Amino acid sequence: MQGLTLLGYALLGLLHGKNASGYELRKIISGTPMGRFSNSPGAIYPALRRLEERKLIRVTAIAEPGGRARRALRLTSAGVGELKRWLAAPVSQADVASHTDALMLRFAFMDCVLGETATLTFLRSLNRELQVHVPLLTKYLERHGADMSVSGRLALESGILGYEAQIQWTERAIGIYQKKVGRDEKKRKSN
Amino acid sequence: MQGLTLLGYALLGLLHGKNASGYELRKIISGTPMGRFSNSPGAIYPALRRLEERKLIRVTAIAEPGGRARRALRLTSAGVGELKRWLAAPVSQADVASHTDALMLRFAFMDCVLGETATLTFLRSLNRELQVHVPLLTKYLERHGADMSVSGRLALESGILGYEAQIQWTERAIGIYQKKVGRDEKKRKSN
DNA sequence: TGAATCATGTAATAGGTTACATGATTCT
DNA sequence: AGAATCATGTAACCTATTACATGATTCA
Repeated sequence: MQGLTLLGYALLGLLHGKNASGYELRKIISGTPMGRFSNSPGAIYPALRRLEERKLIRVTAIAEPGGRARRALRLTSAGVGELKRWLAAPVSQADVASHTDALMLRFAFMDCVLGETATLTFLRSLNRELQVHVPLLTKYLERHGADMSVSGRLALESGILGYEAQIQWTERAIGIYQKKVGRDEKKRKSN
Repeated sequence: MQGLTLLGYALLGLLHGKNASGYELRKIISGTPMGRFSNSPGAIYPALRRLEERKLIRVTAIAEPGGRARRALRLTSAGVGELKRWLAAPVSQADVASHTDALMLRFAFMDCVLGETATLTFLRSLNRELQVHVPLLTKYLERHGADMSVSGRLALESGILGYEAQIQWTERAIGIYQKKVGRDEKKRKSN
């Protein structure tokens, strides 16, 4: 049993929040800013079938109260496990270098599924990898900037600025979760 | 004759800068920060064959001076045309919403292929579309933020911050190209 | 001489895109 | 009654990934 596609994990994450039909999932994907995913039926229904074949989701009801067919899907415990494994994976350099979208998708589902402590761990390791990655890019720019066209150089700078904005963001987010986790620990101690 | 994949355009752009073999293109892709592309032979060689079938590139030499085979590839005029058409396409909302990587790839090749005036036009229309897009996201956040998890909200904010950093960047880049284009116009007048 | 790298490919597989198909139901 | 939308799919096509294959050449 090897990894799913990003769409597969996105569907697992959405179903963790709420049981839904394929049609509802399509609407969620196309109606929210996370909707850079294929909301086309030709992508979603085959993806759902694959999840079902791997026993990660199950059809809960083919409820037709008014008569309209609607297959409600829900995560199995294996599905929750696979989702958690994906979310809990360490942040790698390859992730920050070329799979930022996947990182943000993971983060969006994270505190509901793994809790605040794990989310804080994720943010800290994301921050660490970003702090490693940005100097690699700036060093490349210093070394090869002179050989590049103006727009090539600017395109690279745009990437660096984006990563720097992300670093700022992780620091703010870490602050928020630190407060939350600290509060919880106090509560636990006072019990 | 319909559109190529992003990898196809990336290869055209690289070949516009300099004739190269498939192997060299692989090295460029894997050795530069633009290397989030597939540098695997299973992607590049078929992509090159497709470009050749469409007469966008041509084998210049099977030069074997020392004996080693090396197919040098170069753009045909049709290839330059296709590259220019891709670069000159207007920036759409769909582009800023889900194809930022393609936009930056286009920009990186732009001033060499289309010149500074077209690059300035591109930057202005990119800025305009970003100015439209950010309010859409913030409005979504205002309306649905209360129903979202903390990490979901933060993930969305991360996206917004990234776009705002890009707006800043476009403004700086516009300033740079305005100076350049202005200088050129002065020169032309004095002739 | 053996290892690394140059240099180009192919085959199996999987997944996404586009377009089409189907039928029920709500709305006007 | 006709249009829009609900709801679920299928089929053809294309492309990327992964892994393998091949042979030459440089280097230690």
